[in-house]
Amino acid sequence: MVVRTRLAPSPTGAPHLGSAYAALFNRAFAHQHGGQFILRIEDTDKARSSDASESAILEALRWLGLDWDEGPIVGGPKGPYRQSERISTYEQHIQKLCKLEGAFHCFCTKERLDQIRRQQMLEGKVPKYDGLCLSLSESEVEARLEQGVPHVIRLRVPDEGTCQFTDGVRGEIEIPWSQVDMQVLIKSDGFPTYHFASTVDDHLMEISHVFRGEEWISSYPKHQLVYKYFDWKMPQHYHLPLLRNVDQSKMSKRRNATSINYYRRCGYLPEALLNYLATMGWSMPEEREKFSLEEFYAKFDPNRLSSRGPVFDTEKLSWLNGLYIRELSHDELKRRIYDWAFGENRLDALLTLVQERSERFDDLFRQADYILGDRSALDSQQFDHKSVSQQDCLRILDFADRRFESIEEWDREILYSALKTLSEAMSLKFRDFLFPLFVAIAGRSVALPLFDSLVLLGSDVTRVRLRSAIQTLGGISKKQRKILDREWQGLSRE
RNA sequence: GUCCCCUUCGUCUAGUGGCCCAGGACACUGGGUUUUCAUCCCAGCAACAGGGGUUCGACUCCCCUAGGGGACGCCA
Repeated sequence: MVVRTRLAPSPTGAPHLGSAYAALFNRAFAHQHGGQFILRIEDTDKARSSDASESAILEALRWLGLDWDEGPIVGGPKGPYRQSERISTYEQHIQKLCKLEGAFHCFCTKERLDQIRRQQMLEGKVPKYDGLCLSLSESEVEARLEQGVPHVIRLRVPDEGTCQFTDGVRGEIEIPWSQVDMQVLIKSDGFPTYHFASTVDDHLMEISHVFRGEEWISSYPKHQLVYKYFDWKMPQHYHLPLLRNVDQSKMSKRRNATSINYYRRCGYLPEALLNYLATMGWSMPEEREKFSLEEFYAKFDPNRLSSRGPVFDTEKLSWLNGLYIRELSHDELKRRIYDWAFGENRLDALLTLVQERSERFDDLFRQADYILGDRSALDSQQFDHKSVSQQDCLRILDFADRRFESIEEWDREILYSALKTLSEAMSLKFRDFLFPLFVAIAGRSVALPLFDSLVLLGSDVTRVRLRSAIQTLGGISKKQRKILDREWQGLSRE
């Protein structure tokens, strides 16, 4: 059998460490079996997907050296590899699935669905679709479709019995069908949901093995059902443990840097990051902790995968990274550091800023310290200001962070107008508004121009520094968060 | 709340019934090398969640409890 694996990221944000983690195992398994590793872009969420995010993901995977054998840019025989370009395929398949009685049209309104969900929650039941439209006759369905009544297409799910399957990592798993919702397969905009697009594509792209995160276990029954209705062979699934925050919760950017770009910007080497990731939930037979990608491909064995979610420990990652840095040849080190510090025209942009403010060459390092490296640690007194209270600083930092969340293109002018607008909405003098941001970003209130600095640092480092500054100011309690949420909503409306 | 998954040092892990009064690594502590620092070397600290079984024997198998996590969207 030809082994074909895939990574199926959705381009809805910064490239996530979890994607690199899954890519690593999928690619290792395919390559050690002489198969192919496919990259498929799951951009079926029109509202959240973006081209910028897609290219960021491709770039991040390239940086890590996790190239794909088939997918965007490189192409391949099973393309296109972007789901938004495969809509007609899903249309054909959903028609077939309806004929096979594996799916049905549903005309229920959002209001009705919200209401039954609330009711079910109240009764302590599993919130799920009640099957109302299942009783519609064929002619009724036809009539409503002709009238153009908005609708979705849902998966037909057995109401009793259990779904059984074998997870490559955990063994036998059973989930009662009563727990499984009649999942929407086709949304009212005609686009497929993940559950449908992904199963159809895995089949058509002849995927044989899937390594994906544990959070998918509970939707496995839905996927299995689609395969059964079509009478397709299902790939072997391995559910990887979830990377965790220090507090054991699923790794999230609220508490941790999850963007691959953050680690890149901080000066981690791709080979070290990958090596570290490979030791999360997996170990070499002889327990060696430092090994190359090639060695990993040679030794990888899914039987050694563990199911316990590992804490992503940057301290140990740094130790490993140090090992890699110290063994670089002098020339290689020179090249890597240059690329890291000044690659992609960073030096040009930086020199222009510094030149205007320079009297001697050594001014470069004094002024650019927080751009080239980490800013100094903060203490709360640095946020003392004659007209901005620390509470205001906290609000400004939090709101700026929220604003940055939705900025797609990390561009000087866009950032400027976003913050300018925000300061006006908060009725603050722009000058005062910028004060805490300077401290948070540069570690001091006087520094190189803020917006140029933000661009040079990138969104990930910027936001990590913002959040770290918020912690310095005592953090935000749950109660405060609620108040800020409300205020933020008010600001956004205006 | 319901279902599912997980549970060895603070953290990553080894361990697939006797090799384990549990081994390695990070972190931490102490010492050595080094003009400082770092590296490097040596030593130390520290864990089988709890309770029942099964067995001659349980970290390993079964059950229960507790704790942690995940899922429950026209997001993926």
